[in-house]
Amino acid sequence: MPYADGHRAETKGKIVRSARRLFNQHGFDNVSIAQIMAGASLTHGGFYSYFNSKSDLYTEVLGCFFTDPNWKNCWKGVEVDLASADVGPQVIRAYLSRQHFEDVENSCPMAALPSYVARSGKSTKRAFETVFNAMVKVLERGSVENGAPRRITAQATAALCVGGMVVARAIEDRALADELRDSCMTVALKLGGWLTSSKSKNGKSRRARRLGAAAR
Amino acid sequence: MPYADGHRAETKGKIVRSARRLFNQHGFDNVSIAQIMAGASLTHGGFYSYFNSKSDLYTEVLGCFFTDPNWKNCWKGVEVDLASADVGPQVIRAYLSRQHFEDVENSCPMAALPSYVARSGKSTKRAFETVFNAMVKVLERGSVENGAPRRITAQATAALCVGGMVVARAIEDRALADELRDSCMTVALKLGGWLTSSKSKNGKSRRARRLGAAAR
DNA sequence: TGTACATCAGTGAACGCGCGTTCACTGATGTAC
DNA sequence: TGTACATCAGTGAACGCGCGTTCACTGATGTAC
Repeated sequence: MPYADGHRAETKGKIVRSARRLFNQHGFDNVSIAQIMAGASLTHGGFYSYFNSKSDLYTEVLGCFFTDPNWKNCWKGVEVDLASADVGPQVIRAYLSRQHFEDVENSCPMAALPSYVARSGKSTKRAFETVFNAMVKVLERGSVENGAPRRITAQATAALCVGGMVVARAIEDRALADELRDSCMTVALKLGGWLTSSKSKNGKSRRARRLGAAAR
Repeated sequence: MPYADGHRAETKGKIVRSARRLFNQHGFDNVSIAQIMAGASLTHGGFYSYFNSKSDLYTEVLGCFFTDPNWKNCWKGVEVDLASADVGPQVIRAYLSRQHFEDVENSCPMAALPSYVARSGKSTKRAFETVFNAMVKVLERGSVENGAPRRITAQATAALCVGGMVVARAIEDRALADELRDSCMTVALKLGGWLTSSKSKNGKSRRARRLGAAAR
């Protein structure tokens, strides 16, 4: 048996991670298999011994994001403790953070390529669904029933986070994008019952202070 | 002067509309200029006398969606009266409607290609921004101040509508997609103060009845 | 009304390019002796 | 410990294809007379 046991799996992981980075940054069609393989320090010829096709690879990219312990410290400087009772607000803050906004390379794939998935096959959509359901479940935990069943609110909150990030990234005006992320964050936190008062001691909202700081 | 005055503009409009249909259905990279021109009953050679490049065309597609009186009766069977005081809830219901979900061809471009725009140039992003701002403005009008400034709520509501539709289309399970659209609709209406009680006379929520009907 | 003509909207062949995919091969690896 | 070897991970040339873009041309159109 040439090559150690874990060798193949390790190489496959390298390819998937390279693909994730490149797809997130440039989209599905603008990344070639040669580029992906080069990102894993390989040449393009070996690709088809690991995957059946380029689209199959993207399905694995989605699946891997959920399986990996990536959620935790995915975006530099943003910590999420999945065991904490506070996961809900932590995830919302992390998802709509400036770090996630800027770090497209390590972006959540739901925010990076949703329109590609909409035009893809069953298995890719199912992988997307799994990631989305995981996010809904996390948001549901610890949320307060707030007029509507918690599952309903959690679903909408997840859509709000994804939508907020997608739209913020598609906008030219940076200040408006920041404002939008902040609006979504405020509303998302409120929906789960995690933000009862938006005023701080000095009478200015956290939002107003943050925007003031952003405007220099 | 050969050809009547409006001729050129009319042909350009045909190309843009054909492009809108095709881009919405298949994405930017999977549609060729030849296909777009064929959709306007033309051949590919004439394209560059109307547009500088393929990506320039998409910018015009975005701009045209906003300028056109398309909003009004964009999705069959869904009516939106922009003059009405009730625009807010009307737009939310239309945007998250089953018709909009299914009619990808005539979809709002924000829901169809947001991730492409995120990787595009300034002018495309600015066109996207204009469409988004228009939606926010409509949602702000007639909304009730609900704990947060109306502009903040309207921005989040718009992101929720776009995100809800984007995610619903990227999910494989049709029933889950329907549930998600409904969750987003309920929450969006509530955010603007357009849904105070979710219970109807018989004690079942509109939502529960609709889901029951959908499940046959 | 009819005809000759200048304009320019639209045509289609051609270009160069990069991609997804295939496949015969190479050479690094762990094993058997 | 050292060597011969079978395996298979990875290579890179080659393929066919479709695309974005260019450009010399055609022919439909409205106008001038």
